[in-house]
Amino acid sequence: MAAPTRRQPTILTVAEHAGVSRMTVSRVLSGGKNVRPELVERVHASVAALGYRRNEQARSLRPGQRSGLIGMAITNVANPYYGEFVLGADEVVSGSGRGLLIGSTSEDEDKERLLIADFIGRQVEGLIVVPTGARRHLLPAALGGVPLVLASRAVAGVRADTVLVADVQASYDQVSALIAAGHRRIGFLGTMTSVFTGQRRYEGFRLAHEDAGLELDEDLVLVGQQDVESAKAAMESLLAREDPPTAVFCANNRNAIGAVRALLGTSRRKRGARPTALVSFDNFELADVLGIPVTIIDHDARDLGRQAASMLIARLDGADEGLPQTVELPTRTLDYGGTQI
Amino acid sequence: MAAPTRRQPTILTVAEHAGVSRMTVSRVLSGGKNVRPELVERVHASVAALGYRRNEQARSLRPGQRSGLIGMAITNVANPYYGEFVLGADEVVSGSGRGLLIGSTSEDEDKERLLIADFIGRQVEGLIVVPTGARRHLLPAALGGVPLVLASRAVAGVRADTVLVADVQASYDQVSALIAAGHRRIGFLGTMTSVFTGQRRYEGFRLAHEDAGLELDEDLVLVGQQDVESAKAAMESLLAREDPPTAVFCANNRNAIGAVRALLGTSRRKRGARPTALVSFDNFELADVLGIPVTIIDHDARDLGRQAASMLIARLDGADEGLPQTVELPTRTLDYGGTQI
DNA sequence: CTGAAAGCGCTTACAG
DNA sequence: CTGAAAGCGCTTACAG
Repeated sequence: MAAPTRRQPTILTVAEHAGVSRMTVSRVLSGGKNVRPELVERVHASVAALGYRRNEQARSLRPGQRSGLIGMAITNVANPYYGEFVLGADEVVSGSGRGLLIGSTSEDEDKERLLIADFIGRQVEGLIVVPTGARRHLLPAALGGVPLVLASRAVAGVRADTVLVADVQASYDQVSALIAAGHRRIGFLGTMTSVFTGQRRYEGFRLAHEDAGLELDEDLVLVGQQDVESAKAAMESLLAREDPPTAVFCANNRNAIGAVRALLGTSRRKRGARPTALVSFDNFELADVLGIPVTIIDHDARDLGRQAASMLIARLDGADEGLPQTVELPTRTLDYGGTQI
Repeated sequence: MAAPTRRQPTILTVAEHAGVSRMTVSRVLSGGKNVRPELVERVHASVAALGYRRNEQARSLRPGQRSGLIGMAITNVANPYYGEFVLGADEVVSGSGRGLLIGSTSEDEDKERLLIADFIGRQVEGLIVVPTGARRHLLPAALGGVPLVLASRAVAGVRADTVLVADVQASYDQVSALIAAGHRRIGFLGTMTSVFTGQRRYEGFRLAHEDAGLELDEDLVLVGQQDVESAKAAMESLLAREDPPTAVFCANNRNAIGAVRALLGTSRRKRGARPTALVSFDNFELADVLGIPVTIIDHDARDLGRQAASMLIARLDGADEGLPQTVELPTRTLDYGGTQI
């Protein structure tokens, strides 16, 4: 038998059942201050008997009340990464007594715009967005004063609290380490150049060359790979060159896994006497047991979610009323022999 | 400068700006039927000028209106799995014009109860739950008629639409294949025995032995491993036996990855002349390149999310008013030499 | 085609 | 300590 959609009891139902006014019920529900203990008792009994649950939508309609909702727009790359990100944000959001309304943009600017409009219509108190890059619907005028935190990526011209990973610094450090270890021809496998993190990681790559006085060979830079298959093909094309790179920097783990697959599918003779060293921005499971020298630039996606949510909650609770801030989360290096030559 | 939290325009603000009544604005907002074209024009102009956005909370307060919210409670195992699950559900839910309210229970029954109470207070139209196993707060009386879909796991005594993976059948098939290939001592690495999927996968394991007339050695059954570290330790203890198993069935990918790590960390001499064959329930990346014979029982977590959401939406839209249904999603086998001996 | 009235479920003053 | 009145932003009849 399908569950009957019977009418939910309201505050009036409870009031009548308990023989008091709606106000008394309301008072009991919000703590029971200034109510005779006997009535508190009676109201609680009625609430239990009727299975009453306060309608939060009606409650939040009153001025000064908050919806208790945070809108979160993520990009849904084919990457387990964002699951962790959501969980971290949820920790903080639910800890503040609020709920997380979530939607995916699939890197589509129109979807992002519609999703944010929908969130605002639903009276979210704040927004956490992994932005596609479009600017207009993130401007204060479009948001109608709803606080915004950007995560993973910044958007030029949008002044908002932002949590980033130390993309440039970490990439710079690891590429510099490769150069210091003697590598002179270093490949780059990256995502679409329009992606903020991709640009930043390439910037670190480029700066490391510049500061070492090493000329960067643009022929070894392959971008636009968004999945493992295309990354594998890109790596194979690098390996097939007359003078292949001795190390490859992978700007995300999709590219790193593609690179690993290409290396494992290429005979040792073909890929040279020495193994090609890899650096992967983003961790991936089993990286340490592949027998391929790889250095991982790791960061905690869950912590990214926590930080973004914390910044937002601080704004909502008035704990932070200063200028928009940008926080860069540090990375951690896991070395499985990647910088050797 | 922090974004000013100015008062949002209401339908009345728009009405005054356009020089019409609130009703006319309301009509225009809901399609513009029976309104003079000129007024439709004027209202749209005012909406744009004021940046007005309809308050969905107020709208849904009216009887007969729906909140447009679906509550989703997941368990947040340390597994990328659930990110995919959420994304699949979101596809369907947002496709129906609704939004996904999400929370994590961390396998905690109390958190689940509170989360569901919160969802109901927020007037969700329906619930998708990966249940911890507690029964009471999932009964129709507790839900007040809000439709429920269980995902991944069933709960004894709770009659609700349920989407499962074909745990028993797939496990049975793969263990039977191991036995047919000549394996006589097969290990089992599993999660907590309280977990529904763990029980089901063990049941398939047991039935395969029974039907083959092969006695199951309880000593080779190790359960309770919830992460890679403990799984690795469990596998090591299996390998250290005098008469180690020739194959091991892993009830989820955490256990499989632990097993892989144990095998790769054990010298070939110690682990015998032939490699230990593995079966993993759940896929994991790079399984095919490890040089370890492994058979994967794969299923699409995103599809699980889609199915759960579809069943719920069908109930909400009245497309399905029959008895609660249970759907078992099929699995796919990826064979990287796991059944060989 | 248009609007004044009533009410969804709740809470904030205000009055006792 | 308790309650009648008013109103949050919207939409559903009802009347013109």
